[in-house]
Amino acid sequence: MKTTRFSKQRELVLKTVQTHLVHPTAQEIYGLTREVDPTISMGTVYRNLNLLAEQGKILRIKVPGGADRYDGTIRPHNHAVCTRCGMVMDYDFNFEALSEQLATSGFKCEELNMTVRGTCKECLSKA
Amino acid sequence: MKTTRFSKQRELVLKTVQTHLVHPTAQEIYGLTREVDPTISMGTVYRNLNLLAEQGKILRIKVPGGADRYDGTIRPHNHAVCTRCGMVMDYDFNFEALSEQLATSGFKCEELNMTVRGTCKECLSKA
DNA sequence: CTAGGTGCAAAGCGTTTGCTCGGGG
DNA sequence: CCCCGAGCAAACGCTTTGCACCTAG
Repeated sequence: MKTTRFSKQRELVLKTVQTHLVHPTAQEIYGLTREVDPTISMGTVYRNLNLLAEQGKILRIKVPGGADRYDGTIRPHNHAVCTRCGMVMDYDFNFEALSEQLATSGFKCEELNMTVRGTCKECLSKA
Repeated sequence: MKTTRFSKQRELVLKTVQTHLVHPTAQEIYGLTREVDPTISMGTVYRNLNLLAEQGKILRIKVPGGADRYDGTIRPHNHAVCTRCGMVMDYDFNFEALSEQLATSGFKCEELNMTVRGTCKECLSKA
């Protein structure tokens, strides 16, 4: 039986993800945690991000062709990434309709990774 | 001005993607092309896959947390990946509704990368 | 002739992992 | 006192890139 034991490093990683609402990458989280605990290592950050994501305490956003990002908001939702400034915006999407559509082909949906790429409001107004 | 010049290696890469309908990865394409031309290099395969995808002659499927796959079918469509056997299934999805939804937030959709992960018909029947 | 393409190998990037030591329970 | 977790660095998987040579036009 595998128990999960308390560690201040893990707490720090969790808190960092929950506090920074900009969908930080693992490297960014590493930098941020380092400001608090200058001895924490990359390996620890990655291990804890994986563990926390597995436990459902944080959300992993898989960005195609880029580093994964992490989100303290647990409620299932999707992301729109701006190709100019890299901003990540949350949005809701009804997973049900798609799931039913695929069920007719015999495919059982378990996880949806949808990332929309485009231009955000800010960048549109600048252009 | 940049012209695109003929090369037998590029033709081979294109043909390989168009012929193999299983959504091969770059590495698989490398292996397949090597059977025809044993001197072709990884670099050439990657360079040509990028070029062909840019020109819209093939489609790149970005698989979160895995190697990109390539598809000779140009018509926009999405993919369902089986977490057990890795099979990639095509499906259609109405991009319009989502695009309109995001437009209300001021976000301009340009590219949708949606990958559903789950279990395919085959694997479900085996389980 | 010359710009674009190739082969090769090294580097890049994000991430994982083996090892040994430290500390929670 | 046991074993999970941390720190460190090396390795990994996928992809890109610098360089010298080759070749289509």
